[in-house]
Amino acid sequence: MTELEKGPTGRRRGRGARERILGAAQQLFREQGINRTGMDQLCAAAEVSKRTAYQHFTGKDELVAEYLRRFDPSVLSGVFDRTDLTPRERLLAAFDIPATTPLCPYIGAAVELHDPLHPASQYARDYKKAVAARLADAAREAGAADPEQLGEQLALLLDGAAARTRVLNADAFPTAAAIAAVLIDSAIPAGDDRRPAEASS
Amino acid sequence: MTELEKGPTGRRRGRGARERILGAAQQLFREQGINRTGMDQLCAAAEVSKRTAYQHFTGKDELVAEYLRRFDPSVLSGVFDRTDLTPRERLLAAFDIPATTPLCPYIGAAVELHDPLHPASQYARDYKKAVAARLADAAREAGAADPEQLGEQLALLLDGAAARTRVLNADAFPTAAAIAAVLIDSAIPAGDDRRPAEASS
DNA sequence: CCGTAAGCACACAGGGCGGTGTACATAACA
DNA sequence: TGTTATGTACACCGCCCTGTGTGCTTACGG
Repeated sequence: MTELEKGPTGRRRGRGARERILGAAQQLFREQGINRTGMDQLCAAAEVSKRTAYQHFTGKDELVAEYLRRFDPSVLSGVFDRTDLTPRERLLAAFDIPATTPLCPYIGAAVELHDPLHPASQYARDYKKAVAARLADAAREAGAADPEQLGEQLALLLDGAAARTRVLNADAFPTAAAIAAVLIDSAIPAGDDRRPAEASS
Repeated sequence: MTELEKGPTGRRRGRGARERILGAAQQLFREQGINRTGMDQLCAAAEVSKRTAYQHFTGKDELVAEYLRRFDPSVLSGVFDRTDLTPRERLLAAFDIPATTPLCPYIGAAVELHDPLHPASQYARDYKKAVAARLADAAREAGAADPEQLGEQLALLLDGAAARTRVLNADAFPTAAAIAAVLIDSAIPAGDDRRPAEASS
């Protein structure tokens, strides 16, 4: 019980230096990038002494990895769990999130770190594959002829939209959504888009 | 006439420290990324003293900008100038280049520099728009209903393939090409794909 | 033969980086 | 009361980075 969740107190501040560090990381990494954000600045933003930060994380690498790991659920959930949509609508809904979600940091991380062996790069790959798999699941539900292929294609569209948005500084997701619509229509036998209720019963 | 192209001599080496510097930049930036490539290393690779490098380029930023600017023609030409292909084939040929071409550095540059005002970021945007425009031209030639839209869509596919290839460490261009085929077929009135010879005469 | 332009070798400044060492403060718990 | 876990403040290290200053070498051109 040497962990920080030991007692009700919280020692000094509102409890959880980790949380503040990760919060600051999330903000700064996204605003400035990973490489351009120093630990000094990060700790200042988190109102945490550098000494403390290095007691919670063995190094910046671990922090980056954890930062990416935490991002996982925020994007996936809320899109694939909407049972009120038909599978087809759910596939398309994946292209509506970017406005709310800042922008997939995995591409940036992979580019910035530039080391495929970095744990964060591993997380990035896992995440990408997870998204593709989820899309493939939805595609299967929607009755696609080749769900894996459609999932991979839609995942590529998401990445393309993210990258293009970043480079051009203009939202490219509508374009991606338009492509997605074409792909879905051409991959799913006509009219085979059942409501979840009808499908499950 | 204080420039280096002043005379036939070449002073010391095979003439053109600039060329060697840019050559080394092209190689190193691509292999290691921009931020991870120091001027010391770059100058060593170019067999140029650091002092000389800073006499040719006011700073690393200018070097990066020039590096991106030079990249322009190498990708565009050779794909869009192949008059032996039908417009449709030309559109698809754009997805075959990645094997020969290392990988679009503009996305990486935009991410690494992380400053939309950086001249290199400007070049990146210009390049992306140029590619989309060229694709739109080819799409128009191919008889697409909405060439601009198709060009933008195909450009997004290229970016998506580049980004995904980078993150997953696996070639994503075949997937992009498959999508492109679907898009093209759905955007071009059936069978309207004339040989250039027939079209021009 | 000398001037001059291009380039080199080397050292160094200044700064940010990741990371650490030391000494001190707080507050729960015994 | 004192111990211990947690965290702070601050200085510090070594490293690498971009960028310069200084003096020396090379080789063409007159």
